[in-house]
Amino acid sequence: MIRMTEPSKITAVPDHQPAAGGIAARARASVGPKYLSGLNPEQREAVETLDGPVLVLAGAGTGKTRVLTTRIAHILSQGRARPAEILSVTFTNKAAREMKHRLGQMLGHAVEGMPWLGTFHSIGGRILRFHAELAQLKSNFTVLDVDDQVRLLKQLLQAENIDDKRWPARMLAGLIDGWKNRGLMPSQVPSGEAAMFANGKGGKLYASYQERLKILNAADFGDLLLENIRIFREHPDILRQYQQRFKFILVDEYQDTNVAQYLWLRLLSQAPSSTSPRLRGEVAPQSDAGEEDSPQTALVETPPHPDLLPASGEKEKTKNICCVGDDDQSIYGWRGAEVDNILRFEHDFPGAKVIRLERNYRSTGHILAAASHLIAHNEGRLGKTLRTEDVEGEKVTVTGSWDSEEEARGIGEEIEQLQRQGEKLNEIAILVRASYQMREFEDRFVTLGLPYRVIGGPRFYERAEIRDALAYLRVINSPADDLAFERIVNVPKRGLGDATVQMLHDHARKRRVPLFDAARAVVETDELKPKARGSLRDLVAQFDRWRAQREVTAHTDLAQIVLDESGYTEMWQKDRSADAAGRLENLKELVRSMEEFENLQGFLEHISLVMDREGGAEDDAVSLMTLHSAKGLEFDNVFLPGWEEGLFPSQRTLDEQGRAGLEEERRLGHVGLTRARRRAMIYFATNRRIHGTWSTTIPSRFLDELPAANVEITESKGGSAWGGTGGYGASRFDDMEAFGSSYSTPGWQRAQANRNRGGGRNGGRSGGFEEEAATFSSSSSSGPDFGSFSSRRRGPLTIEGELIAKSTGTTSEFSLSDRVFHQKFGYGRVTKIDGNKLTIAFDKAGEKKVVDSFVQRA
DNA sequence: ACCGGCTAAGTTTTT
DNA sequence: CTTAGCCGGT
Repeated sequence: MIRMTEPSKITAVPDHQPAAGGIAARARASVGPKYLSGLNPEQREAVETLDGPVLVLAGAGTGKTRVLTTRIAHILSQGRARPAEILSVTFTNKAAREMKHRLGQMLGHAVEGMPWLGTFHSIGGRILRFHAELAQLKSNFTVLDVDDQVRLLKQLLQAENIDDKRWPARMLAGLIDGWKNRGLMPSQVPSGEAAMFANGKGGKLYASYQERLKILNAADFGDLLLENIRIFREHPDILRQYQQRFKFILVDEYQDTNVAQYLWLRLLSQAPSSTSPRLRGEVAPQSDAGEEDSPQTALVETPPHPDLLPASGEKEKTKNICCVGDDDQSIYGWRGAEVDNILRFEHDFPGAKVIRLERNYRSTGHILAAASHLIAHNEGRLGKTLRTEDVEGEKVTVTGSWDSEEEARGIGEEIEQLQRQGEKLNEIAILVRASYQMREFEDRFVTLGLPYRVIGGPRFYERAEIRDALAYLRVINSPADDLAFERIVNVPKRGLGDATVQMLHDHARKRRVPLFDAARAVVETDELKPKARGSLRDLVAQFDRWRAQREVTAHTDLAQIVLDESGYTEMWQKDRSADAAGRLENLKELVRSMEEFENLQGFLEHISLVMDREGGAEDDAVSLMTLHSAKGLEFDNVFLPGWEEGLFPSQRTLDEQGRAGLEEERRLGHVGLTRARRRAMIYFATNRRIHGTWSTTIPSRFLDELPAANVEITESKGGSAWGGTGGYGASRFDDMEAFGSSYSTPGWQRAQANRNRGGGRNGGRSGGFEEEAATFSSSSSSGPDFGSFSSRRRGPLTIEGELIAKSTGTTSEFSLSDRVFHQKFGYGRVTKIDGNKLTIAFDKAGEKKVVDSFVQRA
């Protein structure tokens, strides 16, 4: 669990009081409710300013969550609202859980009664279920995930005879998603954009996709908000009901809101109109305004939101909405977030009070200064100056490496050194820009026997086995769920292939019935071959049986029965691939997680919205993740590798988003730096392998944007890249002194020189690689050869051998040519043994050096 | 219906 | 260099 340290560090009475009324404030501070004690003046103002719109600009590590939860506690304890009258939205389930947890600590058990604390989507979904019929849905509608969406769209493309090679379903899904993020119903999509896909058919496809969703009784994630917005607009009476209910609205991570979320908040935050409610079905004045005003601007710039301006001349009254966010941490523009929302807050919510939280309780002075200086290069920001009363601490280090392997090696050694100094691995994180960077670290850590944990990756409910299992349950619960039926009809293999499914589709379409009903009918005919027919008949019978059992069996038991009887469990038991065991474990976990829900229906309604990745293991391990998934986390020691032009900032972002993209990348750097409490260590490599081929890179421009006074340039410890002795010699630091605070270490110079060179391979390397080879490699004396570069480097390295021997000291229980299994690399054969260090030829992953504790006998 | 080989593409991620 | 997805052969 993430430590949030700020409360304990604060003394009871804030050191700085506002100039005016200092004494009175001090007196109040000591008298006020105990949950207010320990807040600094700004935090306290953010908590106590209950009336009218409030924007809390909360920089990294300034106690944002604390303010949110304390504010809720304050509202409740002041009797301003009951728990059910507070709408509190977050983006992730994790954030929602964290808030509930902290509220619980603050208030005791009272949290149970906060029904409207949740993610945008779960609350939107909740509201939509209440009014499902207004969206042509039933209240038990299914929430589709991306995979379902894409499959559905593929069918539509096929039906329209559109070449899905040229116009991939994924692309259309992305477009539709983008439109929904911007709050656009099919009729509102600017015609220029609608025409972009498949020679003008984009808009039509969007419309028919929506129609299909209704038939399937399904909604996608975007609909959960979009349909809310539509219902609110078309039924002012309903909107008014919610406006009256929610006395207070709190929003977390406001900088990440997209247009749809903004519209949704905007509607809910208006004071309930005093005019008579409009009649059902009558169109609200706002709803049409959008299209005519800005037909084509949307393509180029953020569309203005004309439909948000007060309907007539009357002044819109805004209720008590409090948005907390940090424009400097907006890193999700590419998925529809509008930094503009936060930048425009004061304009959108007239009379808004803006409170800045600038006191950082997390990082040391140097780290904070470096992060602040970097982000100051952005133009589109509201501007905050983070300050700390913590020590200066260590300077941020910038280390150049010859290539990405050396970078990984250097960081590996640095981590081992930190470990020797008593640092917990849990307090060490490596934050990368792109996930492909992780591989080298994983390889390295496996070789070192360094425990690590990858954060992110496929989420629990996105895994194939979970989605398959859910599909079975969905078909039981809702026989009309064609997408679920199609997903599992031949999983495990039942001999019901494409031909059969196509046949069922034809049947279903002709009679306008769901696939399942078509299946039931078809098995009564002799349209199918006997084998397929029998298979299908069995399947239909099984579902009938399961549905009957549902009445008399606990839903968890039913799930287990379904998984077993369908042969699904068996399918994975027989599977010998590397991750089969994990999948079975996930299935168990799924069944376990069902216990929290009353019944199957309840489970299915929430599963797609609240299920997230498995709770991490409690072991001490280094965390490896992307900068994006690091947002909201903090660690004592943070490694930031790969600060090179093209990678970070990402070339693609620059190409596609231009200056805005560059600023978002810079914010990403700011996020990365501010994750660190005590040490931030930046790395760049001169050569990096991208898509298999080595290319020479130049250091990131962000390095130039760091303040020299807070940064120290060091040489890689991962084996000397350039000149030098290759160890931890003190002379290295003497050398550093000469270069002072400018970026002109030998490595840096070489990197700069490489800018002008055509990236000639032999040019830059002569000094570096060979010297290193002399120092480290005992196995090879041949010249550089990039083809076998990595494998040769991984030859028996004395230094590694010593390190390993020191740390474990046992001899291996494996023998040559043993068949072994590795969590990550799968099955392989031992080809070499060196102490507890094995060289294994993996069937799939190739030859790797691995510490024996990482493998088991196959 | 299934498997194997080929081709093309290749950030970031939540719900 | 990988990997996913598609097509063609058995």
